[in-house]
Amino acid sequence: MKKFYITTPIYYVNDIPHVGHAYTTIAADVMARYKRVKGYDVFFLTGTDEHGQKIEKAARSMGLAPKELADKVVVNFKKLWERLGIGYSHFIRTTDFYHEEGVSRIFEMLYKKGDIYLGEYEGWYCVPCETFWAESQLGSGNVCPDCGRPVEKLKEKSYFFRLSAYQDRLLEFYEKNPDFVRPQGRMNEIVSFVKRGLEDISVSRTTFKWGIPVPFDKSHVIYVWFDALFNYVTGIGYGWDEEKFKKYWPADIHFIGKDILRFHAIYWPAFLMACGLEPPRRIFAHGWWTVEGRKMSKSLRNIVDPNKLIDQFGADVVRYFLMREVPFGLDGDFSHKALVTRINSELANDLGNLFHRVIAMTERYFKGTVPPYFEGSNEVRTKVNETLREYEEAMENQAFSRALEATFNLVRYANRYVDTKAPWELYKSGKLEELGEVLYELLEIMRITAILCYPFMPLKSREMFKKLGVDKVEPEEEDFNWGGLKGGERVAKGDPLFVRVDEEEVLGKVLKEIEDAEKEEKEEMEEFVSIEDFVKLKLVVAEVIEAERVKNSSKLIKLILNIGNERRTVVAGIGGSYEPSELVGKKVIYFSNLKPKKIRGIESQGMILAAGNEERIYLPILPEDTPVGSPVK
RNA sequence: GGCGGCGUAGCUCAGGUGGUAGAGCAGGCGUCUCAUAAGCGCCGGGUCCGGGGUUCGAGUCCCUGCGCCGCCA
Repeated sequence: MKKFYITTPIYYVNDIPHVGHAYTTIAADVMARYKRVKGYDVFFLTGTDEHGQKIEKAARSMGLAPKELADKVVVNFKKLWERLGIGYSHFIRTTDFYHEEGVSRIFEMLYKKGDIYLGEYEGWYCVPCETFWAESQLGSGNVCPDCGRPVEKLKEKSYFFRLSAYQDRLLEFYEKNPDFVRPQGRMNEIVSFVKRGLEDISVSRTTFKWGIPVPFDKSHVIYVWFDALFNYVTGIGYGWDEEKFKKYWPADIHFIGKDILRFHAIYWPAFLMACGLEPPRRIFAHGWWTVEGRKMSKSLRNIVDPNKLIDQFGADVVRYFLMREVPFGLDGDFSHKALVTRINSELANDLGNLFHRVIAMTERYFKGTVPPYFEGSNEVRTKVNETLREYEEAMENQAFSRALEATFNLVRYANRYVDTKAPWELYKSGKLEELGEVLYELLEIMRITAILCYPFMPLKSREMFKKLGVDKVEPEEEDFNWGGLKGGERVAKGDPLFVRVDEEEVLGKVLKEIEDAEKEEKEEMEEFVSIEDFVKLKLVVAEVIEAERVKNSSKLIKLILNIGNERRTVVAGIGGSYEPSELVGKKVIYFSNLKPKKIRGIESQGMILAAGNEERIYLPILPEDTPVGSPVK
């Protein structure tokens, strides 16, 4: 039996699941279901990434052990996948024993082989954040981009993976497999990145504990990406079920977001080559969703929270919209107006109504049974075959929106066919044989439509089959053939497949939510700053050592400040209210990490705090015994 | 700054190897009655970003300018 192994990324458990997670996972489920229909032995792996510093920190702040936090969050993912009808084969957690064991052994093996070696990592380190930063990421004056505090250059022992040694092999591999990365544009990016040269990468950390320990050096934990990527092999038995592993590896496709492409398209195949394993066959990097034309933010995320969307529209509708609206691989916009249009005009009017009207006629003219088998007119058979060809071509290339386009083309064709054939006329004029043939053709088209819809809307697909009098949960390849309906099946119109939604109601609600969200965000940004923002301001007590008026200026005074371990020059606009002489010896509050600025040719290294307005400036002068250099908080 | 991509009807986009511009949505008009006020038909004269070139002939190839976007620095 042909096998097909597909994966999603494993999701980091410091976050609740959002549309981005849902999107990748739905796409993988669609692909998996399609391949199952096509007769493949499919393995579909998803899971969670549970190690790393961020989890450790988040857990600590909640007073939990990291594993406890992961245990809590993982439930959100599993529940959502269940609600969305995700039929994964296995859910891996990086804290699973077989995974930790496998990664640990791989690490040791590569160390013995020489692909991993102990080296020294040198970089800019922010002690409070426990994070290394690249020089280019630093704020001006070498401060941490996260917290704004000064960073220091630090050397740390680290294990490195000899990525540089794999540059040529990778390039050769890309050359031989030009479809390795999809979409094409991303492949080009990867190739040109690798061509510019690869450096060895650090694959261990010593600054935190929450991870898989380096087996022969317990002061290090294995870097999260090294840990995480190998889930794709440990999840199917590497190290614990060789038979299963051999059966499914290499992965036929990894679905990922474009942000993690480099890890998957460069590091991952290199890691695998080092292990003597085959690289995956394809990496598909999909795009991002904006919401109502705006860049995704925390509050916008709530508006498209998958659970909420399911409550509102149903799981299959959400699946359909995400797969239909945007070509897989491109960025797209989640607009509720577009959603409503797709629901009303495509799902309800075109598809739902087709089922309703044709089955109603079958009930009326044929007592609710499928007319006898008919081989179908050339026209109809041609249209069906054409649709199947387009659909399969699209599905094989993960062009989900195109596959649905082909499907709905067929649906529209069927609606047209109803009008041209006008079964009610045939009935009135007593052409019952032809009437039977037309209805059979239509019902058969609908049956095939139900199969085409299956990967995207498994539950709705089942309803469609039911209406046609077919008891089918999971279609098989032979179901694609004309003539699945034998004649005589009892059809049942039942409730409409999809109910139309009120556009104004939906949009009104969403607009209000967006308004609220924006207000909230604005308030957060303008009226409140977080304590994290405040601590970025480095305020210290300074003593004025010298003060003199800046030449040709009535207001500016140049001050030399003592802040304890060093002197700073500041130009202050307080000359209208203070004489230089009265300032010397005073203790003032100094804002030390303000970006330096040249004023009248003098570099002002920060500013001192003062109250007042144009008329009069009041300088907060601290008690004489305030220690110089002490922080102001 | 380097490399790559894109710029086609109001909107979203299709348009292998060059030969009289297409789909869906939105809008307008019309029409059937089986149906979820659904369906179906008709209506788009768009400098195919600008300029130059190759060619009998170019959204479709080449050069160049402008504007977006991606990756890298």
